[in-house]
Amino acid sequence: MSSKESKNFIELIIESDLAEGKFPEGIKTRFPPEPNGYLHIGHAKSIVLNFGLTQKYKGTTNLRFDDTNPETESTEYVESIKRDIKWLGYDWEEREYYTSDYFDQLYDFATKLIRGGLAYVDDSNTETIQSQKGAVGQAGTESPYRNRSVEENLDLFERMKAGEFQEGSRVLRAKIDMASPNMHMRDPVIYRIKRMPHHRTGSRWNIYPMYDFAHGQSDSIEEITHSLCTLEFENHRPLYNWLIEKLGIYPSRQIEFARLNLNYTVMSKRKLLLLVQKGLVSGWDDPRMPTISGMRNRGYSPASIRAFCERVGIAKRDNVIDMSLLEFCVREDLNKIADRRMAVLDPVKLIIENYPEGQEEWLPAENNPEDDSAGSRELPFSKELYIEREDFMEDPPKKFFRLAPGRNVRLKHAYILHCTGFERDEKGRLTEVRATYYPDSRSGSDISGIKAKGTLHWVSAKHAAEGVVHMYDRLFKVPEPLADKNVDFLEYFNEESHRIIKGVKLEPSLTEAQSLQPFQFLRKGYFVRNTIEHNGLPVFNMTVGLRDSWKK
RNA sequence: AGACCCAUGGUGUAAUUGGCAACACAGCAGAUUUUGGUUCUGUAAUUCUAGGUUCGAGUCCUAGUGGGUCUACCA
Repeated sequence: MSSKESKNFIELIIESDLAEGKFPEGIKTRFPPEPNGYLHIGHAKSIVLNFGLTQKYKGTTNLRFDDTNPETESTEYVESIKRDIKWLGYDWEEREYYTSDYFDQLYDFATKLIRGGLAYVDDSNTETIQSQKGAVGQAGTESPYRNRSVEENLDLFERMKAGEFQEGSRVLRAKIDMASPNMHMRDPVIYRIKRMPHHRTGSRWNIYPMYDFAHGQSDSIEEITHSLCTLEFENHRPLYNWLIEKLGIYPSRQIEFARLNLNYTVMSKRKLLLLVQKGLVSGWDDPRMPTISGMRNRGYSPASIRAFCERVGIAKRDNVIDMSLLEFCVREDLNKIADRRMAVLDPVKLIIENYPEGQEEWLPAENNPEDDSAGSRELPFSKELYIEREDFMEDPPKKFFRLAPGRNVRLKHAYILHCTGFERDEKGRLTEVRATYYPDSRSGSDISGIKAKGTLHWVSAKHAAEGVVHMYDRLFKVPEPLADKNVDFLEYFNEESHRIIKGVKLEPSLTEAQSLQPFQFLRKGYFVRNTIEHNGLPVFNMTVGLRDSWKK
C-alpha cells in the first residue's frame, strides 16, 4: 500500500510476540462495545485498530457486547452497533459474542474465588463501602464481613443469585488489599444484586458481574491474545492480571492506547446524549454529531473514516486531532468517487441577451474529471440561467475572477460570456445580471480565441429543479469546549452549526439522485442526498466544502 | 499532594532501539487548470528543564516541571 512503514507501539509488541513464537495460531483481538449508546468516531478508531491488526497479522477479531448492566442496555443499541460496524466495512463473521452468554461461567469463577478465600460477601451498604475505601494517599479499612467462612460466603452468594436479597443489600467483593495504593485493588466489588430484566437473559439472573469481573474473564474465555482498550483502564490492569492469575485462566494481555479527541466537538457518550436531550441536535444521527450514524448522514464515506483512523496513529499520549485532517480524508476519497453536478445555492438570474429566445441545447459534461469511467451527462442550456449571487460584483477587487461589468467569464461546460449590465431593486439587492455570449466559444469546440480567467457554475432557469440544502458547520465555537472546567461546554454550542437553504436551483439530473449518494457540487463542496425530502423537494446535506484558496 | 501513565514543529505521528530529527495535516509562496477543486513544486517551524552515563542521547539514568487517570453496587 503506502511506502511509509512506520509501526505503532502495539504493532511492535505483536511483532515481538510473533517473533518469539507465542501465537502460532495467530492473534485474537476483540471490539467490546457496551450496547448502551451509539458508536462514534472514537469507537471507529478502536474498530479500525482491532480489525486492522488481525488483517495485517494473521488472526481474528470478535465482536463482543459487554452487556453486564441491564439498566442501561438494549437490543436497539445492539442493532445500531452492528449496522455501524458493517457499514464501516468490517466483518466479525460468526464471532458475535455477548458477555451475558458467559454468566454461568462467570458465576463459577466467582465461587472458585470464594473457595480459595479470595472473595467474600459484604453486607455493608454503598456508603459504608465507600467510606471504608479510604482516600488517595491513605489506606482504607477492612470490612467487618471480610473474614467470613468459605461456607457462609458460598451460601450467601448462592442466595444472592437465588434472589433472596434486596438490591443494594449485599455485594461480592474480591479480597485483595485495602491498603493498596491502587484504589482498584482495595477489595473491588465484583458482583452486585440487580433485580432487573436483561435484554438477553431476561429475569434469569438477580446478580450481575461488574466490568472488572466480566471484561478480562470474557477476554480469557475467548482466548483474546491482545486486549486493547483506552488509557483510563490503565489502573485496572493490575486487577485484570490478578484475577486471571488467581483464576488460573487464559492470560490475555491488556494494552492501553490514547482515545481519540477531535477539536470543535465532544466525544463522550454522556455529553453527546446531553446534546440530544437538550434538543440542540436532532438525534444521535444528526449530521453534526461525531457518531458513525451522524457521519453517514453527513456524507462521510466508510473509506474516508478508515483512512482517518489510520492516519491519526496509535500512541499513549493525550491528543486532540484537527478537524481539518478528517476533512482532508473525506475530500481525498470523495474527490475520486463523487460525480460532479451543478447546483446554485443562492441564485440570481442571468440573461444572455444575444441568445435566441426559446432556443435550448444540451451540452455534454463529464461526471468526474478524476475518473473517466464515470462517464458523462447532458446539461440543458438556454437564454435564462441562474448563477451564484456571490459570483457577481459591481465593483470588484483586482483578484476577483468572476462576473463584473465589462468582464469575461466562462460558464462551465458552456460558453464564454461578456457582462453587459445588471439590475438592482429599490433596496439595492441584485436582481439580474445581463451578458452576451460568444457563440464560437462553446466548450470542446472553442475557436473564439477569447480567454476568461474564471469559470462559473450555472443552471438553466427553465430546466432547473428546486431543492433544499442543509449546510453544516462545527458543533462548537471553540476548539476545545471541555478545556475550561468552569464553563459548561454547552455554552460553546455553535447555534449556526445548521443552516437550511431553500430555493436552491439544481441541475435536472439531481432529482434522480439516490439517497446518501455523494456528489460534488461544482465550486461548492461535497453533498449527499438526504434520506428524507422536504415537502416533496429533494434535500442535500453538505458533507464538507471544497478547499478554498481564494481569500479576500 | 498516594499509585500509575504521558511529554518531539501549530496539530498528530515516526526515528533502523544509542548514530545527520522525518512524514502527514494545517500555514505561506509559486506552476498547471474550462471547478479559486484536483495535481505539482518550493518554504518556514520540532526533541519540557537541569544534571549524569557515553566518542555520541529525542532515545538510557536521576531530579524537577507540566499534563492525564484513579477513591461508581457504570463500562
